[in-house]
Amino acid sequence: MLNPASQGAKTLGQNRDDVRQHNLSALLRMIHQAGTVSRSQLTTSSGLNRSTISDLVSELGDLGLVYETEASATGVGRPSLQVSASDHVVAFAVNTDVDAVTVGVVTLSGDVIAKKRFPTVNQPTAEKAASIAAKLISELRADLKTGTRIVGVGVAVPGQVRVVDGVIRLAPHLDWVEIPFGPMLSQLTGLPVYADNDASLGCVAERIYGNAKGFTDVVFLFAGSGGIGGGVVVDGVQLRGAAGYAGELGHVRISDTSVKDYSGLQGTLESLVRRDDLLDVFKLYAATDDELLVEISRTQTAKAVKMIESQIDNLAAALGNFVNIFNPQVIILGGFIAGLFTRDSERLITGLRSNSLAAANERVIIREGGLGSNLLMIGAALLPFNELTANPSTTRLYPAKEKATKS
Amino acid sequence: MLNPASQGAKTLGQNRDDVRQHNLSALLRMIHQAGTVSRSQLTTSSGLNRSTISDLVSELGDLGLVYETEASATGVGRPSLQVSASDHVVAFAVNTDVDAVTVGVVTLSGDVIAKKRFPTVNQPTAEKAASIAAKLISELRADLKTGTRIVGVGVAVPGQVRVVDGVIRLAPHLDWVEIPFGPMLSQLTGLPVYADNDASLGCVAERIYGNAKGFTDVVFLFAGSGGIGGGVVVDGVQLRGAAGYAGELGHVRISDTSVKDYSGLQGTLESLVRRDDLLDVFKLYAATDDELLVEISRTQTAKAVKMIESQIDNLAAALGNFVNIFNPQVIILGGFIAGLFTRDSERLITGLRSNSLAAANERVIIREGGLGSNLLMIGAALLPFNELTANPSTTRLYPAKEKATKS
DNA sequence: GAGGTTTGTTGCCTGTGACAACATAATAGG
DNA sequence: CCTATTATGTTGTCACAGGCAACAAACCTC
Repeated sequence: MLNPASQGAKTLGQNRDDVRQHNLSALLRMIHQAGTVSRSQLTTSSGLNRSTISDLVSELGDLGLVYETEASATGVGRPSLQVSASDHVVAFAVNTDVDAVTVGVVTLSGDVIAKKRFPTVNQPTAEKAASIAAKLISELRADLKTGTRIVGVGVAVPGQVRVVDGVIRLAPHLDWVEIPFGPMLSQLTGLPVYADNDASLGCVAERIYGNAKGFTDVVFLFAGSGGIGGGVVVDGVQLRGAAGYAGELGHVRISDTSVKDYSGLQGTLESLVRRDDLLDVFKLYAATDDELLVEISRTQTAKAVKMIESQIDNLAAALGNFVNIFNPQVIILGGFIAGLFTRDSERLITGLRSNSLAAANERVIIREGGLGSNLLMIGAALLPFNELTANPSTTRLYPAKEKATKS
Repeated sequence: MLNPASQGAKTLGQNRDDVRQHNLSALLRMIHQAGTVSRSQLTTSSGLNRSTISDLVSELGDLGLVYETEASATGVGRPSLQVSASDHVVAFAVNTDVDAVTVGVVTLSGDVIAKKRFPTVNQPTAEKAASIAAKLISELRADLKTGTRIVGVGVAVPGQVRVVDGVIRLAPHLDWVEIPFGPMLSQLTGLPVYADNDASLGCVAERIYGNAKGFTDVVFLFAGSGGIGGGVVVDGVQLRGAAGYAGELGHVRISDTSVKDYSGLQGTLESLVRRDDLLDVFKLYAATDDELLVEISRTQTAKAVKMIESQIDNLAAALGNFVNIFNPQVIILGGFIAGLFTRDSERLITGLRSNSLAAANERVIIREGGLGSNLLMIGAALLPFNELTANPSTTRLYPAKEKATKS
């Protein structure tokens, strides 16, 4: 079973049947992103007629994707029906990381209803990771309520992913090169599998459910033990580039230094703003992210303060570049660089301003991410859900209980 | 008269009337970009029915935007009618530069049929430039064939432009700050005026008519006496950002040096790859672009070679960043940096590879621009034409001869 | 010139969403 | 408790865009 995703056909001509699909898709997307919307809201924000909305919503209801509830009155006039995304339609979210494989169950309504983490001693091989993921999916699938239907599997990978076919080109921390992870996992689970870069998915998740909600132009930067990843949303659309490798913001060169990052590039943001360097000056070893954040916020050691300031300055230079390049409305920071921001936001903002054009930086908002540990689960699940929202009536859904025999 | 542009309303819901407009728009865009297309090509690439194409094309014909001609046969079967964009529908293109104001007349079919350049002694003030532009437009308008209709005016500005209302936020070389140039020129000409950054427009022009034709993901970099400007096309759409300031690729920081560029930013591409530095080592002063290119290609002086190599290395670092960020299919170079590329493409490509991820850079094509001196004319004219192609049946056109009296 | 192929044209048909009229459900006020 | 007002859901009718099939036209090959 191959990944049926990314049929990014430009809608050049539009035959009449497409209108219905388009509107169905637009409605489902609105409901999916909002979780629950009233019919009247759908009417006003879609511009469609009341009767049309009624018809379309009932079709989505027949498809089992949404349900309607009567709301308690809030003002004059007849109260509008509330339309909610079904929580009986789910996707599996997979995150393959250096020290664990995590699988979650995410409902169409946006909730992570189950999560299993399987720690690994070292970086797992791709085969190992795929079999762990398949096993966790199988376990979680068995626990699903009967009647639940599965859209597919989304995988968040710390590396470069060729989005069209789910091949992982390079994941330096995992030491994976040219791995057809999507097809492998699809083979094992019998479900359609979609894969993308973790930070790109995090960006989209923050835009829809997190602290970038409602913005159209977002730059997202996430720093963890595996370096710095980035994601960008331009005019409401995820930046992917020709083959899906766009948004590698951590590997942007900002300095002449010859320090190399994890991918071997010199003078990049990732090479200069390093988690290990902070742990060193804090004399912490193997600290959790939370411990690191606490230490960043409270340290007064001269050496540590100097390191923090240096990292803030480098971060500011990179953010300045991104502001010049993307002119975003909001920048979302995740991981320990969010700690750098809260430690001395003045310094970061000043540095950002001195490294970017006034017109572009004057309205930029900098925020921490708002989704915490569920970020990648929600982000990864968006991949199959996007397929569903793009084609509500034709996307095939899979039952919770696997059939015993199948010809 | 205000700029009626940029009604970038997300097509969330689509009522039935919109379908016709959408298809009309899609067809006109295809015809505009191709210049001449056969009806059968329109049929296949739009996916619409023959009869529908016939109907739509005849409506575009009634609007005076396209015309049909019988083609000589080229194969079996009845020869398909050729549909061409009208050359009686034109836009004015304005370029305000440091040493001159240039105005051109560009037809919907993509030809620059007239051009006037008005040299200025120093940088003109905005008022001066607007009145020069208005005067040139008036002269060119008087020379238009009767029956010609005008879509509007597009302005290419070397600086940051707020696209929604045509306000120039900052054009450092012109020393313009916060100038409502669009409204000013609209007032003087009685025509709708649209403005955007010059390099962004050049990028779009190269994508539609130049050496990036057919590509969906393009990075464009132009270097002239006014520094380095950039433009980006992502998935076929011009990158604009939240307010239109995106794509300032020349102001991306790649070095720790404190050399400042024309906008006062340190260590940026523009500060390190400077036309003046080349002129210095060549001992040329006030050379034309062509003379500079010749000198770049033939010099053997050790000092000059060293400078060229240094600039190539810095250019490579910046291009590496853009590859990591955008994963483009093609990079188009214009101005003297195109000369750096032809001088030693090996060095540039090697440098690019060492500054970017393999997955992203493996298929990148680097090319010179293909539109030469008409680049900005064609690019600027695309602004009003985009308005027309977006709303073929509702966009108002203006007659060539101004009415003597008008209440 | 006959047969095959491709394309333009015409008339009819289907499906989709707009629209208006009516029904329903809440609040506000007496 | 009843009525007026406001807002929404529901139903049936209608207009219109594009699909479709049949036919005509224009080209090639033999």
